[in-house]
Amino acid sequence: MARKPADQSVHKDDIIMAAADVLQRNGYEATTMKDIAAQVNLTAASLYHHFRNKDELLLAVLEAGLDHVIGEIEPIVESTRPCAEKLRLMIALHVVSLTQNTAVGAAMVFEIRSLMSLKTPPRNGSAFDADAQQGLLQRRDTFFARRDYFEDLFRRVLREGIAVGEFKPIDVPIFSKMILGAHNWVSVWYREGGRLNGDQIAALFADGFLKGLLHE
Amino acid sequence: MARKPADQSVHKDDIIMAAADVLQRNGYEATTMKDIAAQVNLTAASLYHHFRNKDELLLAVLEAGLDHVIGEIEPIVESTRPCAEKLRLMIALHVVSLTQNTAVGAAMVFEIRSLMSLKTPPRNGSAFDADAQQGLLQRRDTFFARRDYFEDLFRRVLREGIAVGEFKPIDVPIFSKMILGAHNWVSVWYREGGRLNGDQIAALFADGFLKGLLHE
DNA sequence: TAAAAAATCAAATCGTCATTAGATTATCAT
DNA sequence: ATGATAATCTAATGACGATTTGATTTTTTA
Repeated sequence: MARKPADQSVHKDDIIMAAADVLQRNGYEATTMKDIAAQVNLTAASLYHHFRNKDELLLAVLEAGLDHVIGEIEPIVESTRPCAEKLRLMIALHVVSLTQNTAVGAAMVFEIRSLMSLKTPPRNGSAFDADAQQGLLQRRDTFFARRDYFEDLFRRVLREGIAVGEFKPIDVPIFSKMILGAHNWVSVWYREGGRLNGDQIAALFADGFLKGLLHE
Repeated sequence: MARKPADQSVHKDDIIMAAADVLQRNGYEATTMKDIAAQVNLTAASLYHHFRNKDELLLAVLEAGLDHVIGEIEPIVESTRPCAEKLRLMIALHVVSLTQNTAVGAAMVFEIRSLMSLKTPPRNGSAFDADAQQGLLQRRDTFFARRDYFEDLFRRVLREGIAVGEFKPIDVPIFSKMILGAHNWVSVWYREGGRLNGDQIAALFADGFLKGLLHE
């Protein structure tokens, strides 16, 4: 019979968060399963009870981060308000999310490449392992699609703003990349206890993107 | 007596460029000395004739990239022209440089962390090795200082523009990070042969940062 | 309470590197 | 030409780290 997970156990989510932490400090390749395990008082071997392998754990970290931020931003896009206000809110949520969990944020920025170069290990390939790897590659692709969906949320608001006459007719894909690049970089330089908090940074970003440098 | 390097030899710069290439593809930790060596038809062991170790090679890659871009941008800052024009040029040079050598560009973005976590290897520490490592740490710090100097080039132009009344009184450090974040991200998503080339992307960026989204 | 499922661990495997040692070959300065 | 220096190679060395194997300990359900 199915059982609910034992209370003694460390939950998958705990491991994911721990992994994000260590990942931020060291990067994927430099992070050992032992490092991650230590963070939650387990041995490396125990992690394999929860995740098929290191790649799957990384993917879980990234999926968690992406799902979270999409969940926050999606409703705003679908709401009815001036596009400038939508954009302000989207920027605020994304930036604050990045400053509140720089670990996952940094992983999203830095570890994409590790995902892309997911080696199909030419192991003593049992049909079993092959399937498992196939599943991972599938999930990897889904992740990238979802990542583009996230970016598209910004593109949609920009397009809408232009259509409505609120925004200038800028190049939408490029402007989106510009915004997201600025955001992603935050997770690299932001430090808790700095001069500005996430909200303040976001407000300045929004002003910057909306109004620009020049006087009218 | 000093001798000039043999013609047979692969030049240090060749190795540095090769390393940047492989680094872009795989990331620091996933890149083996063998990979880099193969790129220039050498064996891994031969690389140690040119570089003390892998860390020093990475540092050389980053130093080369930084020196190049600083060399291009510095003169513009010191020139006399409207700040808006200065900024346009700086953006163009930086972005084009990133699109023309995404390898080094990506390294600058992605491998900083590897540098930061330069482990002082608790080797069978001969005083010799210790000194060598000390030197690396020294160079590492110098690199970071130089990196901040680069960022300061942007801050200076922004400050000047504000002082002169050309720019609005935006938050200079944040606006700089915003610009540089957008730039750095280019080396991640840019693909040769895409819809726009480096110059065009730069022009759109400059418009974006100078004029913003809203109509006057 | 007993069997089953879950969670964990210690120890062994098996590769893959970075780095070193010890030649060997090529090139230059005189 | 010839010794010195540079550049390179082949073959170790030594770690370290992902993953597997086979218990062992908990917890849950019936």
